[in-house]
Amino acid sequence: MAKEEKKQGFVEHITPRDVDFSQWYTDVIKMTELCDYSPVRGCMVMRPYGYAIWERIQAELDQRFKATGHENVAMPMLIPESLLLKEAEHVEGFAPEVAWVTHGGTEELTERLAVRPTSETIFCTMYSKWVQTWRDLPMKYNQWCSVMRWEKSTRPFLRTSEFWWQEGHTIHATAEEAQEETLTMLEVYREVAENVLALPVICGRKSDKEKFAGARATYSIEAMMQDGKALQAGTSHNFGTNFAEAYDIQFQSKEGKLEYVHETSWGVSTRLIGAIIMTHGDERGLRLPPTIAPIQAVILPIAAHKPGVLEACEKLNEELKAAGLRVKLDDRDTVSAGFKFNDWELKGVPVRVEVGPRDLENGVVTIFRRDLCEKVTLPLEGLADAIKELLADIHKNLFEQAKAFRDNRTQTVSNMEELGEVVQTGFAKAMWCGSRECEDTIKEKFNATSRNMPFDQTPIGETCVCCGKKAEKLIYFAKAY
RNA sequence: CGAGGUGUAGCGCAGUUUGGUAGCGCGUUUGGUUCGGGACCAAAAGGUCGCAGGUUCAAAUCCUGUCACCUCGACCA
Repeated sequence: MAKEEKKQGFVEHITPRDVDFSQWYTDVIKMTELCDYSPVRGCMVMRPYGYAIWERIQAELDQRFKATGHENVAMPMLIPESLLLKEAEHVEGFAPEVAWVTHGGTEELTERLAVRPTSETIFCTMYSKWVQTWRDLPMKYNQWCSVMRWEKSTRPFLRTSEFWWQEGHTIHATAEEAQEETLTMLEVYREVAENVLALPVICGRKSDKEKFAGARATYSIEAMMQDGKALQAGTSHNFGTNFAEAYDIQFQSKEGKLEYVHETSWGVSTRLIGAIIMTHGDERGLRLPPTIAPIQAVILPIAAHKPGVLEACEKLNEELKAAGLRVKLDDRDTVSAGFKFNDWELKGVPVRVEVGPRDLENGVVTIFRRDLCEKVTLPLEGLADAIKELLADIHKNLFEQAKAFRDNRTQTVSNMEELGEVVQTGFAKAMWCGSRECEDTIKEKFNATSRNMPFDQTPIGETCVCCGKKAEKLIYFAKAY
């Protein structure tokens, strides 16, 4: 008891998820040193460990963007007010959350400059200069940058005033091509979410109420967090000729006619890190999917002062690195082994390799896998391959756990009573008449919004869950971040 | 923007009700003993109490104002 009390003094505890999920999230964020609060309202600082995760995500996405024919560019962060105002719906959507630059040094500017909340307007402006003929199309550009939205309330990774993301912007000669691009990129997001981040997602189209300001159609991938709330993890928009008309992006077609381009945009952000935390995290902290874990395996010398232990660890470190694994040898002699166990479990390192005198005598190591918190003994011989297999299995297990959780908390509903019940803890799958009024009613009654209309539209009923009229679409409702 | 909360050492907090010139834990530094699940002992360094006014012989404490951050809502990736 006395010992327990004493522990409380220096051990920081994570609030259990079922006590206060929100507090659990905040605790994990702080203790893992992914990011820190900054002196600027609503803006976070990404610390090395958090940024390393982002770099891994960037690398995975970027190679897929390149593979699908996109090129990276860099646009200015400031947008003249007049440019922003050209597309009415877009302005209306973003105006409340734009930060403005009004002075250059001590001089007041003749025209205010918006700190970009997103870059459609600047891309459009440039595209209108760059496109002349059908031969110039398509143009498929992407940029990695940060954007700023003056959010009313912020949370690290999930919603910050400034956030890091990529925004792809493409223009095409035909509506068909633009639609294909929109769906191709949504599929890239799905594939990365599931195969890289181990996040099961629902792909579908947003309702008009929920779509992007200025888009003809918005598609999203939606993930479920451990509190049953939905997180929009990525979006892909088809603008049709909407922006092209506002920004005058025209080209001469093969037939010699002037036509407007068809445009898309798509983005994912550092919010994905929030999704990883809230999908996979547990009472001990993070559980990182192996593909994006900055450290895939940590080597821990046990009784490091005993002869041969440290040397064996160093040798193993080199071997595993040479095999292409991201490994770290934790040879700190300032903290105990027990401290290190907890430290790396908190940080979500998928695999821990314990190397102690007893292991070495037997030519084995003790392996701890973070996803199951289980220890197994493996031979030193051929360890690199064994770890690779283990990492693949950890990914699979994380994904399946998350999927089982989501599926358990997803239910079909046929009336408002059921819907109200289900959205308290998860996703409600329902038929919907397509009217804005019904979405508003559901929002007002249950604080739930439509997430998306999945591509698989196999009907589960004939009438709208809300008004009882003829249903048009199958759609998910949930409380959302 | 509404409701609540918090600003005191690097971090977490006590002290504020009842004014008397700042304390605890962790961490840090040094030395020693430990080392297979968050080690122990000893010594040491470290604070104009968010900021600005006011009241008072005296303010972390009372009053006024102000700024920032957090949480929960409403709106958004």
